[in-house]
Amino acid sequence: MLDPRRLRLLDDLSRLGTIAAVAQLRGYTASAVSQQLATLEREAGIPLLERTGRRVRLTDAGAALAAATDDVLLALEQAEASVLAARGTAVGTVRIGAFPTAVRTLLPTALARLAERHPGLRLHVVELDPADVPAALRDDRVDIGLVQDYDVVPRAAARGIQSAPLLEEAVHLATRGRAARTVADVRDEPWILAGPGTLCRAAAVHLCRAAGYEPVTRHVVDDFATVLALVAAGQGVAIVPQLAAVDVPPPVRLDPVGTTRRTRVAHRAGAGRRPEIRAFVDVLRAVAEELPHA
Amino acid sequence: MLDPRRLRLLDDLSRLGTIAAVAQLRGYTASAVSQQLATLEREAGIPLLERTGRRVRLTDAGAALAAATDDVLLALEQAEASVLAARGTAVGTVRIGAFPTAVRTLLPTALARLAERHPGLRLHVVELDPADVPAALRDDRVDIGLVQDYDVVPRAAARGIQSAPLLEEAVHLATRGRAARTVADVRDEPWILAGPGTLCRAAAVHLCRAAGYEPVTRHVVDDFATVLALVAAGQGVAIVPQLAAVDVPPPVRLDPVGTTRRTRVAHRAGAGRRPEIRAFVDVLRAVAEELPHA
DNA sequence: GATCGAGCATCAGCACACCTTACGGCTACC
DNA sequence: GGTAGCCGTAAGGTGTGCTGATGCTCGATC
Repeated sequence: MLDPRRLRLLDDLSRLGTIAAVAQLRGYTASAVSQQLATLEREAGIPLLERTGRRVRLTDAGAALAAATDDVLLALEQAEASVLAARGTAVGTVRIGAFPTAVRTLLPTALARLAERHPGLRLHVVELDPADVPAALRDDRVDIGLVQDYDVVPRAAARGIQSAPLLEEAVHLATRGRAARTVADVRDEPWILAGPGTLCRAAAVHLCRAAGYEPVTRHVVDDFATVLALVAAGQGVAIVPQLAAVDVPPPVRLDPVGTTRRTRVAHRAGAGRRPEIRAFVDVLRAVAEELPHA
Repeated sequence: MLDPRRLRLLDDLSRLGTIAAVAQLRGYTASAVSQQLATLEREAGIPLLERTGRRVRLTDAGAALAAATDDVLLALEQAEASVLAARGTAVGTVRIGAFPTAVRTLLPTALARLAERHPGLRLHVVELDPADVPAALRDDRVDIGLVQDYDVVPRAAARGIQSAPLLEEAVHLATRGRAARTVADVRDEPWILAGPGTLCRAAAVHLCRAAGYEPVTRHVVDDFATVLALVAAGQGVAIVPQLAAVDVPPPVRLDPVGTTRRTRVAHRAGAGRRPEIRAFVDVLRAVAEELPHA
């Protein structure tokens, strides 16, 4: 029988690319990982790794085995969830990965309510961009994550990840001035965009392209409060979701762009039956329901 | 992460009932199994086993975990199959569980053809009643098994087992004499039945009951050649499938009873991609296709 | 083009996990 | 009430898996 711990190392390697990174992720030395993978390779009877330069690459067989590993880890986590479900009460630590806006708006209420209902539960919040959530869930760095998709940017279905809808907000164009403006109207204005690789940036760029132009980037800022301050200072235009539209500085004007942003709460498929995961998801959905959202 | 080896012991226990039996199956001492299960229980954090008298019984949590284990073992075997598939050639040992009739008719040709096509393959045949095949597959005592169902006796779908149709034969009533007879006609004759728990016996009993009577058992014999000899000796009547109807002694008359027996080749779902399993199944189906069957 | 650093493999050593043997307690059955 | 079957615990030996040190190769840098 193949050892799932070794399989997991191979699976990690298929995503991270280097043995050193796998070692760091799992808290081992590179030596240990190297030895374990060598053992796995000997058991398999065929080369799984290919030494290429000073790095290492998976062979076809290695990639196939890494792919098959996902099912093993899923089944194992489901088995663990079944004992936790049998144990009943929601105890232990749950690690949540969420984006800043949610941390300020949704989470405070949710955390308070959870602490009240489940005193034994310890909650650990990690600020995490939605784009990094699937990888963080897979690597077991968080148990729950908030993901997003704009209806203009389709979300890739992540294998082994389950999610439930949380809320749906309108997206606004933030400008300075009195007149209502559309994305097409501000083609000559500089833009304030989020960092590369983020969904917010992708959505903004997509909207501009749909309006027939490429946005000129002046500032790169992730935090929406800062974004609004910059817009107020006349530094450019930006798009912001409804949730971020609190304490809008007076000179800033918000006009809906006809796009919605959906937020979902995600977890590893195998963890779905864990009581603490269920409790957290339930509370989060209840809190989102109560929120005033357009 | 839960250790799949420990999980497998729990899964075995859920079917075998005693720790001693699990130990014997896996080649351990009972002490080792007891210790491993105790460790699993400590990791789970809830009682999995309940000491009842001098035996042991699974708690609800234990049964749930044992059920979840099936998916783990399936995924693990699939992972192993993926490396064997990557290695390509059909080598190693394949253990086949088959009923005597098939061993005499189907297997000789199939084994010869396999030896010719895959010289590296070692084949191990175990005589096994179809009723025991699912358990033997699950316990990893065989890799391939021949199962049967009569259309009057529905086959229970076994979880984690895959099967493919092999052949379909007519079933005959064996009597001594010249006149064609039906099952209803021989209600006053003594019957020669197969051993308790076998499908053949169940099918015969079912046919009699459908004809409105309970068969009177005179002899209990599994081997069809012996059965036919006894019928020839005027010791009673019996039903035999087409495959067994070779070298029928002269005084014996065979009349179809309108029932068919289906034979299928089965293997663990996770082993489906193993090249040696595929090769064996393919050859077996080809041989069955060539066979003259009504 | 020489130097340095990153990444991986190998080796020795140590701690721990796992299995066996031996033993005792308990229960069901004769 | 004796006995055999079944399970759990204790002690001990063996192997596995980790760390730390060392050496190697390749790629980037000045």
